[in-house]
Amino acid sequence: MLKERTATTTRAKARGAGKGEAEVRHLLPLGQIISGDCVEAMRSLPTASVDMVFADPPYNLQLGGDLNRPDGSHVDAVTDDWDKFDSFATYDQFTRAWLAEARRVLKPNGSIWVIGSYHNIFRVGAIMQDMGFWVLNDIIWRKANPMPNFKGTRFTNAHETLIWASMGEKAKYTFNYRAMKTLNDELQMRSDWVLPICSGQERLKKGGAKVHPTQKPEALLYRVMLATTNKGDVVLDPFFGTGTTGAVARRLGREWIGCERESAYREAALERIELALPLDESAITTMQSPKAAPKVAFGTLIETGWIKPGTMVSDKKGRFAAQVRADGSLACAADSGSIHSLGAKLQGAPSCNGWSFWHIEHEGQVKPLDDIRQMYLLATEP
Amino acid sequence: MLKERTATTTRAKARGAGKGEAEVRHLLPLGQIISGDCVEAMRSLPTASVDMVFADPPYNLQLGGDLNRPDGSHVDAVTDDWDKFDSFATYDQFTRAWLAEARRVLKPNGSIWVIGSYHNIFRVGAIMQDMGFWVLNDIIWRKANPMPNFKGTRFTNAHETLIWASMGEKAKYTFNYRAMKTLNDELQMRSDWVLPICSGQERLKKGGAKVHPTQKPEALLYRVMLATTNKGDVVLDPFFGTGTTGAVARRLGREWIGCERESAYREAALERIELALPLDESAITTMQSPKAAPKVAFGTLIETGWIKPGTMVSDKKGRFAAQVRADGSLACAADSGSIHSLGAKLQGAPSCNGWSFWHIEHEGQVKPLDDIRQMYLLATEP
DNA sequence: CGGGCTTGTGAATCGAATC
DNA sequence: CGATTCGATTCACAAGCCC
Repeated sequence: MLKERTATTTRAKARGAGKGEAEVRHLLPLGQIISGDCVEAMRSLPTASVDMVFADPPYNLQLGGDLNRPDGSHVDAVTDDWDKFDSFATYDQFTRAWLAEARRVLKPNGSIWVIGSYHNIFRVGAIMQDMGFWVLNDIIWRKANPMPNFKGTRFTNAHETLIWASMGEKAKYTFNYRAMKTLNDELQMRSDWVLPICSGQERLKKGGAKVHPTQKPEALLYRVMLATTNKGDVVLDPFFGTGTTGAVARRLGREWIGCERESAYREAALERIELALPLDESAITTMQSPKAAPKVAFGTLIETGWIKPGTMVSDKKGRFAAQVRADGSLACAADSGSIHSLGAKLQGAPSCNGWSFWHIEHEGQVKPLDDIRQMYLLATEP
Repeated sequence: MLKERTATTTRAKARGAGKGEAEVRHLLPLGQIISGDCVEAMRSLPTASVDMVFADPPYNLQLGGDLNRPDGSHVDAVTDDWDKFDSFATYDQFTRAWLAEARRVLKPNGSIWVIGSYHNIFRVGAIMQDMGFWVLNDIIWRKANPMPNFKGTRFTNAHETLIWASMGEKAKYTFNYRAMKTLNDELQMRSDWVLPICSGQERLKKGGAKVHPTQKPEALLYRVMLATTNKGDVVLDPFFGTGTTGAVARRLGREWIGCERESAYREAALERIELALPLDESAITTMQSPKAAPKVAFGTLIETGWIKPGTMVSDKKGRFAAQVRADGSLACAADSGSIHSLGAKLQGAPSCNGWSFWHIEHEGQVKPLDDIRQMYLLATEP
């Protein structure tokens, strides 16, 4: 009994759900906006069922009229110092409430994004760390065209901060490294992203007025989703607003769920998402790491005659040399092993990529083994 | 009676001290490094006595095992004891302790800067808000040449965050708006600053090894101090390290006080500050009033050390001469202004392109400023 | 022609990293 | 088993030039 239960728990952990993943997914309101307070709305979702949460919570710490305590009671506007502390505490309480539900709903290997400004992001970040979320990056959205500081009293507030976190230190989160590198002109994507604010055609308007005061640009969500979700993943946005998350999810072939209290926002969002056409499957396909490419064992190159047993290989500087054996291992005077393990041993390094470490003479030129592998792939794959 | 008391309180508040300001200043260890723990050290300072605090506390990095580059070389990480904390709670306790002393020592109209990364900055920011500090901006130091993410597992961590805060919402903090605008090409200075990391000549070394693992670039402190202090102000750095704050303070004619536990850092700092020569009074004087607004990017050359404040410039024929000031304006006997406006005024011309009008001696040759700008661009742009 | 100096090119180094 | 690095800076060395 105990054993069975443990097994179930382990399996559930691995698959990210108490029930089978397909079974849980069936229960999700995919492509729908749940109306009402986001904490209540998230309570209706099963545990460990979504792959990513994107949250754009209220930034406002002055509270005014647009923030309620988790119990629904209204927070009065406050001016004196004593009450200011009270308002921070109230904001923290609100933050802990929605983050707790987000955490419950996330799969163990899911991740969460939260965007904010200096008014709220420090509190949000500290609470996330306290709850066990593991910060992976803080990302700076550098606004190409920020609002100037009209009074000249401070620096132009030209950025917002996003926190990207996994469920814990050991979680196996999704990061499409190769897609980001491709998107960034073959350089690693950095933690600062230069993107324009949402304006022009993209900005939703009704009767000349903007429908939502803080509509986020689709480019921002595009990068977030492309980087940290896979096609078919479920993305939840607890502060859905006018549905930027939903529109981008649909375009990129991700599933989405939104929570939103205001009916005007819900209507605008549904209308907008309807118009967001899914991209072709081929357009969504991202550059995969070479790891995902068809594997070629070193031995295959020998079997197929691309490299002959007895050939000498060496490192780039010619400090180490070794001979190729018929079984695909390498041998030198001192030792032998796979292309990787021998390279590591000779250098005294913990690891080594033999494909780039070892070089071979081919048509008069000295090339890394990986070049031969690429030629083999080109000749056999397409 | 009541009236008199109110007057005293008001005066004290305005001057930032219970005692007269000159009286308190007399008690300060200006230009000295207090040895020992920073909380203890700050306790020796009088209440409401310093104008600005710049703090670079331990980041609580929580590094795992060793990290190697793809080529197998080892990354020299921050493994010092001073960055080790048992838990977030311990770190928070430490943070509250030093922030409380910093707050006590600051004048009511003083301000505080704290720098950190995602490991600690959220906690620091939230605690600052809880203590009553009023965040004015969060500033992003965007590194021109950050360390890449060697394993391809996250976004390149390419920035650090600074928090700038006053003592409270109503405080009359110092912000040299005009100096910042002049420094930034006649555009408002934004909340994201692109600056190189500290390396090359500036990086303090002993026997080939870096003296301090996290030495900050002087350009960063230069901008902080020029923006939020006045000449003669007292700047306190509770985590003095190798004294970047002291060196820049001396150059800019500010007074400084440091706290540092490690004697090796203290010695290196004192030696370094000795070599940091104060700039001329006229070079430090910043633009205080709005003037004509021609487009210039001159300030960047000063901030990055390509042109030193105090340097003389002249027109091609040597008829006019002027001196470079710290904020990127020029001053001569008769007048001052941007490189464009002063050139125009001296010639009695309606306008003037300061980049081609003003010349500077560089490596024995007299060159137009534009040549320096071109060199800077070539050196910094890909 | 050679010594000394300048200039240009390419290799090597390394940075607050939860890798 | 084998995937994974960017840019500023310095240094070594070659090429070119002057005297």
